[in-house]
Amino acid sequence: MPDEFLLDEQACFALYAASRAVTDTYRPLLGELGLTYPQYLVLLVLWESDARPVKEIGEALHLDYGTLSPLLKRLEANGLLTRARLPEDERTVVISLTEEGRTMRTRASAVPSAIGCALGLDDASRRELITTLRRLTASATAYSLGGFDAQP
Amino acid sequence: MPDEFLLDEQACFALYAASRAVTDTYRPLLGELGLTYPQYLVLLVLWESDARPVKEIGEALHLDYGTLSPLLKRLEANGLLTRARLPEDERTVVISLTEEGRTMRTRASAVPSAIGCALGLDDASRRELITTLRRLTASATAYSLGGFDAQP
DNA sequence: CGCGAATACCTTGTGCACGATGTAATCGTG
DNA sequence: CACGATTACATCGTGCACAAGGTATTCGCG
Repeated sequence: MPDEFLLDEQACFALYAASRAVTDTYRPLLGELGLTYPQYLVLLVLWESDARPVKEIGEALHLDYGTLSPLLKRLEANGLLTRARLPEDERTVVISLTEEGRTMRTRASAVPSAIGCALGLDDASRRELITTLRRLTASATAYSLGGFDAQP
Repeated sequence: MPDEFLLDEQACFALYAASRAVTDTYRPLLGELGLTYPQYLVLLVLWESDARPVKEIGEALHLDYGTLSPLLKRLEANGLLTRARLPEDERTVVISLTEEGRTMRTRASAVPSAIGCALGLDDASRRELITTLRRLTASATAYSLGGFDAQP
């Protein structure tokens, strides 16, 4: 049987390398807009539906407050969004796009197709890859939460 | 046509999320050994072939000196490897495993199978995923290097 | 109503990841 | 052999990513 420690046999490393390679592809495109990839992801979430609490953004992106809080602060400092406490629940901070945040969507309109072109995936294999990766994410997440001996 | 900005349609986000989910799965396993995932990757490279220059490790993992230098320094501080200048070329730093670094391979022997189990991929789909991700990495890398107007 | 638990968020500390810059050693070429 | 270019590596600054710990607000239940 093959050596289980061989780097080339590991899907995890291929995943790790691919993820960074894709982010590298985004970097120059987003850099012109003054964005990083995680910041762009937050905007994607808000472009889909604006004025959402931090919690929802975190759930959509699988990111915790420790990552989001400073990231949202930087986006606020750059004038793309605002933060406001909900009057009916002062614990909740609602994130809303500014006008500049909304127009950024137009400025970024060329990004998805440019990336799609760079990755060279046709529509079918893209969907298949997404399916495989979702299954893998779910499987890994369940395992991380449950450990060796899961309990309800 | 579907909105190109939809998060759910983006292979890149699925990739980004999956990569972090997998790293999360490694964390508790490697944590018991006092390792992080990138540190584990460096050990994988050295277990395959010991006493290699920093440059080669970087090429194997697609990591630059800015990432590797401090990472290797931490592994050295933890007693897993040593750094030594090559006498015939004083620019080159050769990384060699210590005895502790070699025995770590035995201590980590359960890791690959545990991860394999957690991801729930059979051998065939694992290989197929690796192939897809390699193609994607190559495509993204070529695009990043070449940009819109590549020149030799 | 009172009060302990839960919720939503923030902050701090550590460790990647990458760009930019710096330095010493080596190479290549005239 | 001299000297500019290249190579191998280190350092610094910024921005994630996550764990751990903290605060203020709200909820639930007796």
